[in-house]
Amino acid sequence: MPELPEVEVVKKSLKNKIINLSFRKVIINTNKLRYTINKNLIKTITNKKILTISRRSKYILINLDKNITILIHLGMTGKFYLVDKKNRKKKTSFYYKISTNDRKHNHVIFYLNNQTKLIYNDVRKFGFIKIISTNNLEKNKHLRVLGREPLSSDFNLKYFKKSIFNRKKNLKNILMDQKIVAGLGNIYVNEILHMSSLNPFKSIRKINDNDAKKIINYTKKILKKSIIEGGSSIKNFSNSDGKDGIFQQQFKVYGRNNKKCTKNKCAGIIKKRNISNRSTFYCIRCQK
DNA sequence: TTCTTTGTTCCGGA
DNA sequence: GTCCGGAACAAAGA
Repeated sequence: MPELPEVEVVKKSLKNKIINLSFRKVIINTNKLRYTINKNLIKTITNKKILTISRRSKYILINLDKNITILIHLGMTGKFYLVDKKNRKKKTSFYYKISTNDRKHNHVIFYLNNQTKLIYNDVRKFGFIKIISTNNLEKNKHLRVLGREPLSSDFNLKYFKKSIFNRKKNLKNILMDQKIVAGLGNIYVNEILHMSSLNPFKSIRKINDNDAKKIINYTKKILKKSIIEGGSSIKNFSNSDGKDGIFQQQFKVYGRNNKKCTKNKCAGIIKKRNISNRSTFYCIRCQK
């Protein structure tokens, strides 16, 4: 699922290829994504130039001239294809275990002025595309509630301690809370807690400075590593038939119910439990 | 038919 | 007023 690293990789790969181009034409095949796509989208962005692309949390922001920003969330299965003049497809996102007749999920097609197409494809339709004003991004209802970026130096021990002060949630729910740290989803939170040797059910009140430091450092480390791996896998991917199977992230705990912990000298058993209706995987031996 | 997946929102209770 | 966790919701595939 696209969490922060995947979104970052998508942003980077788009950045190289569509900056300074304009939208020549837009076709909307399905207007019901998470939110109904505003019909004015076509009129608003046609002939507008793409100035910059950035990421905030799991959102992609494509900034156009005339103070227009396209705000995109990939939901669970959103991805972009770039199709060049020769109809060669370049995927800019990750491969999900969904294969049948991918083309019917091409919901929005952006025609660019260099004869390439940018296709938004989303099997589950939980993503969205919105037009917002570049002027007051900080007032946008999606963006204004977000906590700090985990990879920024702003996400540090002082901020983390302040954020969790007097809170009662367990560790997992704290890290899932977008108001505290923005961009982590279920998979990476599982991985971070495993690397930190901390039990996801543990109350946030019971962690010490050392635990907090571990969480912060492993958060940064794991996200950075995934961005690098994702980046290299995307770079190597390009084919015409869109045949999938490029890249499957390898996780240390996520999805490994009843398997052995891979940590040195541990070999405990990984168990799957539910926390707030989310699958939670942790080693019953080394995560205390 | 039922279960699964995620982020977000809503709601009752503390 | 605020916090918390559980449930519901979206769509489609297994």
